[in-house]
Amino acid sequence: MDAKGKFGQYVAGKGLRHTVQREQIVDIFLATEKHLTIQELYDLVRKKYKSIGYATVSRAVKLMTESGICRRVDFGDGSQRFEHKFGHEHHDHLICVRCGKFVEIYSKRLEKLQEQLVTKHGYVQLYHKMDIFGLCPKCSKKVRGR
Amino acid sequence: MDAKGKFGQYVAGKGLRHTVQREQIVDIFLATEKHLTIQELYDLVRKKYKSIGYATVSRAVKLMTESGICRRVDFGDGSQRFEHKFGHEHHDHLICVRCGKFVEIYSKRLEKLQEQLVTKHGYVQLYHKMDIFGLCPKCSKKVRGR
DNA sequence: TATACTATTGATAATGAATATCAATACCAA
DNA sequence: TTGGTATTGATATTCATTATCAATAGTATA
Ligand SMILES: [Mn+2]
Ligand SMILES: [Mn+2]
Ligand SMILES: [Zn+2]
Ligand SMILES: [Zn+2]
Repeated sequence: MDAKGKFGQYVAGKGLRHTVQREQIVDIFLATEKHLTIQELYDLVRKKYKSIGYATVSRAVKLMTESGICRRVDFGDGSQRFEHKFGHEHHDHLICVRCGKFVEIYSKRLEKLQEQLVTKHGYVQLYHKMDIFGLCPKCSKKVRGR
Repeated sequence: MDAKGKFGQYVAGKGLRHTVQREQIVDIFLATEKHLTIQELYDLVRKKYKSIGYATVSRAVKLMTESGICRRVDFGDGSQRFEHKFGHEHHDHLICVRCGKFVEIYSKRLEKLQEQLVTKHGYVQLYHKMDIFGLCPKCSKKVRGR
């Protein structure tokens, strides 16, 4: 099943309704491979569907998150962002502080080390987030002058 | 030089003034080994010094952060927290989602792997943050029933 | 010491994102 | 149909953070 199907299943399973607004919001979200704030998603949605309210977008994002097709990411810039979760394996982020360009990173070795650290302290890991901030190739060239 | 000295040096270097309020706030902050929100620090400060304003605490935290004796941490709970930086090597966090108990973790091997990942993508690392959320020994026992 | 200048303070206002409220409307099952 | 509930969009509220501002305190200079 695809992301949309998973969302539909979740909504139905909760006894909620399948509405055009939700469908439109989910479509726009799934068509955008970015880390969006609610405001940004709202703006995108409004480009196509003029009458949808901000609150409806906000509520749809909440539902998408609960359904597992959406994940909240927090880069510490003061607003929460959301990205696709379904079909995207767990990953962490490498973000350019200058232009915002990011790479989704993953290392099995690194994940294993994390798990070992957790175990060493007697904890049980539920989830983690790792964000690395730096300069992308282009920006590091510019900053260093050439 | 200690943390307080570093703060004083930074303040002086910027042509700013050494005030009693700043001294009081810095003292309280340095005496508390926690990850504090501004509100929490404000409450602590007010216990001893009744007349200090919230804005003054907020501004002092900003100064402490700039001076390098304080670091902002963000656990995604909606408000920013601050911890000692001076004399605390770089570390990441392992946090219990149930009771909030945390451990400051560090692994040279893990840091090296992070650096390798960054280099592989042509980025230059400036800083990173890694927060692992889970259950502490006590809480994992409780949750599993024994 | 008097004076002018600037930094600082504390109260309060403004901001901005997230969330709650609410009346109107849409949907569903009987 | 009809009654009950979910949903919507507009708006209000909340909450943390940041900005504003008049009053005050500190500093340098004469
Ligand atoms: Mn991502
Ligand atoms: Mn810490
Ligand atoms: Zn860049
Ligand atoms: Zn715990």
